[in-house]
Amino acid sequence: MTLQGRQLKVNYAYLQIAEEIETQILDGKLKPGDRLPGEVELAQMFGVTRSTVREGLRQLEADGLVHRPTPRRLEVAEPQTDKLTTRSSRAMTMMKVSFRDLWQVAMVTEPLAAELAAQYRTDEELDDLSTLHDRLCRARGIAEMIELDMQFHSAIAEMSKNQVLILARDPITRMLFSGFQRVAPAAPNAARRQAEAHGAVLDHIAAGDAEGARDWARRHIEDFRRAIDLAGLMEDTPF
Amino acid sequence: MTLQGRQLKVNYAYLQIAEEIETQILDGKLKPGDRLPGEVELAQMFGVTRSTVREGLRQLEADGLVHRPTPRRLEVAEPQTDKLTTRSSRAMTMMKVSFRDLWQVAMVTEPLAAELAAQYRTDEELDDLSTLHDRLCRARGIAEMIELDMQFHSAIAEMSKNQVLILARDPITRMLFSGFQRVAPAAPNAARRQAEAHGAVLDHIAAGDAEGARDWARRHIEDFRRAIDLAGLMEDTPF
DNA sequence: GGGTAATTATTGTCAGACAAACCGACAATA
DNA sequence: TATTGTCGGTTTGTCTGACAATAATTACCC
Repeated sequence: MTLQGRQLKVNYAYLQIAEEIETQILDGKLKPGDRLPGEVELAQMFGVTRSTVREGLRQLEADGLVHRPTPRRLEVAEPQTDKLTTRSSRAMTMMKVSFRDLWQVAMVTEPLAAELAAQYRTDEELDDLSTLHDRLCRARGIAEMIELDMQFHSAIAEMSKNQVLILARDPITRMLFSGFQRVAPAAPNAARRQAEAHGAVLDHIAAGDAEGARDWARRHIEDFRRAIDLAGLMEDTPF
Repeated sequence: MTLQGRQLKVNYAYLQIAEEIETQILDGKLKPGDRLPGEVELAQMFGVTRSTVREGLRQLEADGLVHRPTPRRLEVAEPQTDKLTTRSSRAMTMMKVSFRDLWQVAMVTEPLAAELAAQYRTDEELDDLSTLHDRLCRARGIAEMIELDMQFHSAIAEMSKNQVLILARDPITRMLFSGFQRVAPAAPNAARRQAEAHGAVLDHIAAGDAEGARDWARRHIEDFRRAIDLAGLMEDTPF
């Protein structure tokens, strides 16, 4: 029997504070929107200095578990996708993911989003999507078109009502599209093809035709690859 | 013309410090493993107090951009997936995602992983996967089986060589499997079906048959749903 | 030179302080 | 009545300075 040397973590005061508050949030004892006491009070509660409390709070803040709508109002944050998106994008940037990696995944997420959107869309959402499509058709300038294209895809994802999908695909499409900016000029008639595909997806979602929507979405993302291939960027790093 | 009220962000010193270091890391001026100066020196550099620097560092630490291998060695961190996984899981926990949401996404990620694994696997990886499969076949006890099952899936994802996919699917499968623990007892012959499916996926990956691997993976995840349906948990919250 | 002890530097935490800003409430104005 | 101006009490962001613990570095010895 050998002695097990489990890495015991030192418990710095500021970490303990962060953990304590974190568990209370995750256990649901503290709900999003709940207000937290001021720093002095927290310091008293935990029996430490305000500096220590602050360091703990900074962690929680960065974690997105608490936030300050205004400097002196500290409350439990809603789980927010954008912070997570930022973080994922950053990780992907650092690990220098390739276009291919992004595209391969988008190739399954986007059709899925379209498929689910066709099933769970509301009429109101459909109107919004239609408006978006019109704006995209009228758009001039590559940057604007790409921005609207991304919004179009995000809107579809929202219609899927699948939080997991929304969360997972957001950073991916964001990076993909932002990388696409460098490629777009090389794909002359991409705009027409894009408009056509979007229109088809829109129609199938409107008709509640899940499979049709999925197939057109897939075709659309495939087109995407063609443009990237054309620019010879498939193996490259996007950022 | 309505007045645009963009939320203007105040630039607190500690945030500026965090941002400054962050950009230098993301721009590649600071590379993973690079050592950062001590707190006093940083304080001098930025012309602020040590407390202020510390608050900034706590943020970066929580962001996973820097870390301390030992308490007084601060260096730029490698981009690490596990921290991100934790964060994503937490977000999903808080937004109370349903089994259905998780399953729907796994239904596309896992087949994709298998498909790519069949194309890009190395022989060594294949051996490891095979070992894992053997262990799983011999496993007794639900907890152990689920743990190994998850490892099996992760191993396949690694073989895909697609960082984006690995990053995206990790928190999802993790939650799905951990939720599955509550369901497993209700699915009596799930073990046999699982072994069969895993075996088939393994074979197709070994043979380099991407489509076969993908189809079996899909079937496998579909089985999963059957078990969940059986327990009537599809609409429920997994955690 | 390699291992050990002493020194130094750095960290985590503390106490206390101050100006700026925010918050809530009240008064004034239209 | 519904804004807008004002005022005092809080709370935050930042600063100064300090101290014990301990990791890192140096000096030392064999």
